[in-house]
Amino acid sequence: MESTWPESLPSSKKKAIEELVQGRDIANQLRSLLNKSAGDDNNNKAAPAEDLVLRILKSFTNSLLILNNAESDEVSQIQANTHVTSWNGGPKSSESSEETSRSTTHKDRRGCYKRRKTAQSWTKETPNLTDDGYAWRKYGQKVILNAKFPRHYYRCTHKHDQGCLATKHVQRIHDDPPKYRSTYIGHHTCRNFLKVPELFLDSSPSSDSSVLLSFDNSTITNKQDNPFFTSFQSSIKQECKEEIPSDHNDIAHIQSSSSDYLVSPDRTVAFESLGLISVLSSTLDSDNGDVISGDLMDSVDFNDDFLIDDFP
DNA sequence: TGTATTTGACCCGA
DNA sequence: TCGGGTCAAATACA
Repeated sequence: MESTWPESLPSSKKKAIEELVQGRDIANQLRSLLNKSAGDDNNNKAAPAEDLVLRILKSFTNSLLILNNAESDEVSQIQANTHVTSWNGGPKSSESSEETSRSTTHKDRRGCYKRRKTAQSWTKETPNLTDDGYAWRKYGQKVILNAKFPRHYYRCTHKHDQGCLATKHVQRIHDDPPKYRSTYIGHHTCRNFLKVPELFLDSSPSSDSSVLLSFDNSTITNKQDNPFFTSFQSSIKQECKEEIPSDHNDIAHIQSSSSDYLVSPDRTVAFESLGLISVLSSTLDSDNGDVISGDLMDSVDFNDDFLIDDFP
């Protein structure tokens, strides 16, 4: 993200961007701090680091609040290949309790569940299936009325071990050219990428903290060259191979041959691995926060290199 | 043998 | 009542 913007940009927007830039700068400081402390276990630096993190979070929160007040609908402008078509609802605090209560009764629980009414969701349409960096397990497939192709249902692999309630369904909406609509419901509460922060720190000799905090896609366009991905591959769970294309590109081959991991630089991953999503969600009004989070996350255009040509 | 996928059944919300 | 979403047994696979 650049510190310059069009004159026509509303002042509130400018202010929001300033906040984001500030967040990036603070993150840079944090990175430097952590880099210094890397290698030795000096816990006395945890306090300033924590303070910086808090400042980062505050900065993001401020920007989100500002954006929320600014009637922002720039999503369509910043979406490129992938675009969000909707983002609905807010977090339902009762979800987890519903989920646990649902799973504690007699054995044959087929069909015995409580459907989420308005869980937060957003959709994106892509010409191919993109990996989002999470481990998904397919739990269903359904033929949808008036739909040419069946809909595939996925839940987070960590639903049971970590209680992650994130689900998604993917539907092919066009055959030629292929077009897929992925609907994500809820956000991940699991921790798939425990090493992400340090991976970001190690990601590049250049000032690519922008990858994490400035929503700048420029530093991450070449995934093969970015050390982030190299190290990232070894840090996540194997189940991500779900969406590894069988006959696609070199990246897929590298990944599957080295570790069977499949990772994309998903913005959600970046945020959630730092706990930002949950923090922001708890800080903001649920609807507003979610909307803005979705906007921000889709403000980055990544190349969809991790693709699959057809459904599994 | 353990794990992932498939598939039919079932329930909820519109 | 119907369609969509989820569950879990059965099956496939590594």
